[in-house]
Amino acid sequence: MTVLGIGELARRAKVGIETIRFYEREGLLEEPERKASGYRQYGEETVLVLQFIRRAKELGFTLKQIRSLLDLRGDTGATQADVRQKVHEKVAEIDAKIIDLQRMRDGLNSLVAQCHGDGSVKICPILNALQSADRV
Amino acid sequence: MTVLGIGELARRAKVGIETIRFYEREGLLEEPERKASGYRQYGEETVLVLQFIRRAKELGFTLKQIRSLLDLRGDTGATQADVRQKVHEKVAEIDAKIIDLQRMRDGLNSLVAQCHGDGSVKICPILNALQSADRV
DNA sequence: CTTGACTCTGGAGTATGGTACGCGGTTGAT
DNA sequence: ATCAACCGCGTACCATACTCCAGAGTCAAG
Repeated sequence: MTVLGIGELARRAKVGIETIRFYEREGLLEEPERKASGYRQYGEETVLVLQFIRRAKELGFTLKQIRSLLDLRGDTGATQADVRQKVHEKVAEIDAKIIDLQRMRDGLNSLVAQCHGDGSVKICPILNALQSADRV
Repeated sequence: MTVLGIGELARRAKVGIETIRFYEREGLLEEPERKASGYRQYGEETVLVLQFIRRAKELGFTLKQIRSLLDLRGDTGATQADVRQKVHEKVAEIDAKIIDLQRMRDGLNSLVAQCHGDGSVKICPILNALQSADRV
């Protein structure tokens, strides 16, 4: 199994070295093995973790939320039902986001449709897009 | 047409008063009419704009991106093709997010599926979820 | 016409998520 | 052995997106 230094890890995951140390402090990455010199040594799977974090951030999850997603991996012992429950909550949250994004996309598309030559767009479908029931 | 004071607007849109003034400074809300006293007067449609902003933020858009989404409303004069082009870019961006969220949801669901009694989860589908081609 | 809630402006402060810096030790290729 | 590239630690600083004053004026009900 290849080991990676922090610099190599950063290059592969396309994040800064400082970011990796920051995530470690924040508990998103577990503390890695160290060489005698104190240098951090990572396994390749850490690249996946970092890419996951990067994507999840782009999807509007906070680092705290991402940590709780990552924690689901480790919940091996905890009652099955418990993990299932947590996963269900996350899935519901994600589904809500998907629905909102679809609405937003549809709103944008109607904007173009309505907008073919008749001048100003009075009823704005973008705004109507995300109105729905007031969950949150 | 009802007019709203800033406090009433804030209550209806479920944001803080300061946030409204902040959005005005940042160009997400246009400057409203004022009474002689200087008090801001909003129309009810502003509630929709604020709700839109709130949702869009939850979906991972920055205020800058949200402003550019909102600006699409006003692009009445600009060449049709121009607006279409911008909308297409946004739609593509949104579709990418939807796909990532779906992958993430699927990853979570496989986690539960794999996890029915066999102890630790070796191959973690959550992490595999967002790997895909390296756009961005 | 007073009282309490509301609003104004300007500026400072906070939380989140990093990013940069400087100093000193480590590694590895020549 | 040595020299560039790398790493560790601590601290400071940055951008984004708010949030909270202070001090003064406004509004509306009684």
